[in-house]
Amino acid sequence: MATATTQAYEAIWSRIAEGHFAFGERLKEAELVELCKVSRTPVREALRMLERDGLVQLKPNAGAVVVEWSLDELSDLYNVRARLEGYGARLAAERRTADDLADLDELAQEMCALQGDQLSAEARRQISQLNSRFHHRIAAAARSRPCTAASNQVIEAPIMLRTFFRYTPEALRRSMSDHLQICAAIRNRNGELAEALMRGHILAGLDALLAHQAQQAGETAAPSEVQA
Amino acid sequence: MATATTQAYEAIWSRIAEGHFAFGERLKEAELVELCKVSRTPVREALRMLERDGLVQLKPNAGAVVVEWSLDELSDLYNVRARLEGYGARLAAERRTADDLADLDELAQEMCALQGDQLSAEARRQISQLNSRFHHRIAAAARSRPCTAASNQVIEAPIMLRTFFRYTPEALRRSMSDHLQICAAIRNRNGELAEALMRGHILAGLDALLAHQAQQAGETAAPSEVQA
DNA sequence: GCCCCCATTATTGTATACAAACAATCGAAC
DNA sequence: GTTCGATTGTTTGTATACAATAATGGGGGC
Repeated sequence: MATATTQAYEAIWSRIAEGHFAFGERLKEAELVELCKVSRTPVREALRMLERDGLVQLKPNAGAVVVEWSLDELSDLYNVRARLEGYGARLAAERRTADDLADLDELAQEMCALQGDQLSAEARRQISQLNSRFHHRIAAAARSRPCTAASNQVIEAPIMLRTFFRYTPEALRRSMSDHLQICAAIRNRNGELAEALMRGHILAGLDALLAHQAQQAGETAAPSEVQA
Repeated sequence: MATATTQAYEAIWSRIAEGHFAFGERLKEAELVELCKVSRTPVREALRMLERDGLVQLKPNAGAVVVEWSLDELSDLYNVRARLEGYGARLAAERRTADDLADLDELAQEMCALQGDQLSAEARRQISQLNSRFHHRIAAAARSRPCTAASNQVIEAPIMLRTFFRYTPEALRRSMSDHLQICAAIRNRNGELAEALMRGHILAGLDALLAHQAQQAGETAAPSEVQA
């Protein structure tokens, strides 16, 4: 964290993650300078990095805005993730080391341990974070530069949505079970299975999300945007 | 092209494309400043853009290097493209406008027109460029921010390899025929078919590339890197 | 003769000043 | 009263100077 650029990057990143910046909000460099306590140069570099992560959108002469996700785009995002992370899981199964497997098992176990009928907000937050680390860990185990590079654009964005907060207990259980199955496939070096499972896992996540949205839309006055 | 950043971006881009910078070569900012006739600030921004395109790799305190592609990474790259562009083709089939279709048809026709038994180097160069535009055009017709964002990292890199230069006439014919079939699927709004065809098209390209490499390796003293 | 440490130099990271582009507001003319 | 235009203020783009970091080479010690 020594460098000013990473400092700015992390400061802005966490602000977006915690919802201090609304979707679609324009980020002015002057504000960020004040926030991050660094000069404009590293702020601009940080914005380019955030663009690479798919968290902000940079427009020439118009600065940066926090990307917003329509329901259609969210659906596309999950479909892209399903294919990309599916392939990543396949590669991970083929190339995993013992260390990779140990880490994945541990993460999956920790998540299962947190599971229960009555989940506190804190527990859900932890599960969400572990889930993120689990997916990242598989991507790392794939050891594929092209794969991780492409994933960068889609793997961070969903974290912002805190999707686990809206999962039903059943969907959560199903998700946990998916993780264990994926671990097993990777352990057995079954790439084909790992890819299929990961695809199903992510598309099931989309399904749960859409169901939740449809229900919410019925209750309230049909919002076109996913709210933070 | 008015801005200094895009000027630097395009200058470096074309240098890499034309092979003036070798794979793995370290790009020093001072050199690029001299080359692009702009100051270091836009050069640095351009490098970040090139990183987003998957053409250079940025390392903290160590500058930028032109990414090099091992045969394994190339295989991964094509597999990622197959899945990503496959999904893009599916969306394009679902969302295409009349204009999208007209453009695609025209590009496919132009390529077919260039085809012949004895291809000049110039004709091959043109076909390669048209091919690139064809794939980009489909990505645009998909109208999916997540999809194009993820594609950015993998869609530019193969252009550098000028893969069409090593295609056999049969492989080229097969490729042209693929394009026509994909156009037809998109015209008929058959997303499932469009995705399958695109997947096959790209994986066939990988197959041809690997076959060519294997043959070349047999003839010469097995190079581990794909040469520019 | 070999190795390690320090000094020097080359290269990237950061800050800041200035220029250009864009947006908004006020005024004048129709 | 409305619309067009100019002017001012705000924001991003660019250049350059300076700081920090990493690579390199020479000299000294063992």
